[in-house]
Amino acid sequence: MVSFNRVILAGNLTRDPELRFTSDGVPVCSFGIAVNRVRSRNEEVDFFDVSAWRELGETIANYKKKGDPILIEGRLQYRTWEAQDGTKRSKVDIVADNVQFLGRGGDPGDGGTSSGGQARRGRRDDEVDINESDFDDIPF
Amino acid sequence: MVSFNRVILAGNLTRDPELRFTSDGVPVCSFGIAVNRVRSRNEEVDFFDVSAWRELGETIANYKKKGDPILIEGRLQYRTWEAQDGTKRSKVDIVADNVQFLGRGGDPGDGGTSSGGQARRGRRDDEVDINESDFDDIPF
Amino acid sequence: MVSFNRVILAGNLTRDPELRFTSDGVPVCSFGIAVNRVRSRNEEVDFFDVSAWRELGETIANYKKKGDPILIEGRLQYRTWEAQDGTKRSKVDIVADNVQFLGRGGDPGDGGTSSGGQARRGRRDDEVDINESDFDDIPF
Amino acid sequence: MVSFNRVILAGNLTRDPELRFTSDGVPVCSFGIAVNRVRSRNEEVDFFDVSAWRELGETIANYKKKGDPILIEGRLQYRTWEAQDGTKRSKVDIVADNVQFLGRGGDPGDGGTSSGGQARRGRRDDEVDINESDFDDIPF
DNA sequence: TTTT
DNA sequence: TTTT
Repeated sequence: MVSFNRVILAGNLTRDPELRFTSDGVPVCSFGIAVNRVRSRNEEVDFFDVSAWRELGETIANYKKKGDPILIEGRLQYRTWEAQDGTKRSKVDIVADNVQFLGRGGDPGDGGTSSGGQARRGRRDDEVDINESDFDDIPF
Repeated sequence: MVSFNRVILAGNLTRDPELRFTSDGVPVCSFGIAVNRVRSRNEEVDFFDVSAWRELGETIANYKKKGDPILIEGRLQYRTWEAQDGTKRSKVDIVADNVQFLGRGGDPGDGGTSSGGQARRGRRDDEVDINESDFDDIPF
Repeated sequence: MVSFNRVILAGNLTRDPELRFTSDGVPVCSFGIAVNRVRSRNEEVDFFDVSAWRELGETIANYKKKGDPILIEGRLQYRTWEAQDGTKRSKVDIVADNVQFLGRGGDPGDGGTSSGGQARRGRRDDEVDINESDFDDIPF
Repeated sequence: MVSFNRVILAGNLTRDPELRFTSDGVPVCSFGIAVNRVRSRNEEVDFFDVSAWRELGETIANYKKKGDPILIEGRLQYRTWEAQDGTKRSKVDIVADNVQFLGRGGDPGDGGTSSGGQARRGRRDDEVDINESDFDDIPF
């Protein structure tokens, strides 16, 4: 049973990253990314939700903010939940396991350079034994 | 303004591919893919919707069916629409631009081999000038 | 300083994987992969050398053999050394950090199924603190 | 026979891009890229050769120079030739089919912005019907 | 809910 | 809505 799941995106944060913690104290960072559609006449944009766990999440939360360009590597994730009205809802978002900070000229937070930085999770996401149920409320 | 958007998935079709046509006669194939989560203790699965245009779509529709393993390369797409009840809805799915047929032993439709075949779009998706509005009804 | 390095290949083993060990006892598996060039009229093939460390390397060595189809994810690596005649030589190969066994019908070694299996390194390659110099002789 | 071949790299040009033409007048651009190895204590760097055809090649040649950061998507290519001394030599390099210009602060050539631009080949490389033999001399 |  |  073959399975493979890899996503690579570059775009800009649509909001400041938000850092939260599971009930066990594991940090998760959530943010949005806007990816402009290349070669699109009408300036279309794709919007995605991204989460990053542990050290990687903390690094993003500490250094990135709305508008910043970023390169993300991770996997696509499908999630389901029950809405307020009892209907079943689902969503596809991204779990990052590697991130590159792309530079904007003279941006502090890029360490004074206009180029970029790098961050990666200490552990691979597959080893993570946490789940949405570890949150007291809906984590996304 | 950096932008990059690439997805690579391997999994199994969750339903027979459905081939439809825009009002201009452009073929588009829709199907679902199930990607089993690797290293997951609880056998989790991610489900995604995929579309493929033109020749690539036709090839998939002609040769693949529910259950078949497939390797997909494409881009993530964000779509919005208004639901029946007037609320705004959105969805993330995949537009394939390259596909590999992975084999299952002795499967006809794999051309008698148990290995795999290949298919690719003649044109890149970016050059496509069709849109959801070309459909008479909701295309996904 | 932005840096990113990711490769995804699918093809067939050109030789039986060879398992070796560093002087510290760290296993490293080496093999070749042939990737047929898609849409090439003249049946061209690209050949690459791949290495996989630790558990991932052991799994490949234990289950795969010449001719087997495989999906590889990893990074490109540039290496230099001095040839016998004193000239400087270099080479580009792949360090795998994730591998999918693609099936051939009824192949034992695929565990009796004709589909596929999966294997991944316990640690990311970046954390690896071994080097070519850990080998007594040239490791590739 | 499954085959897949995709590479994504980000790094900096190691030399000014060189634009050449096949005997049929098809432009090819060649350049080198340095990709710093992430998480490497000893500041290791991987060096690769890249070529880009047609419009994509011309764009790179027109806008990029030594030192510039770039994001490259393409495929790995294996090439063989006979050296002066009659020995057989081989080499692995990259054929780009999509490129993103990453920004450095206030860099002209990035159009005055510090962010980035984009470029893509009009045709996919697979459709290219040119070959090394189209060159009068060795093209790499 | 949306970035440059 | 779900595949092996």
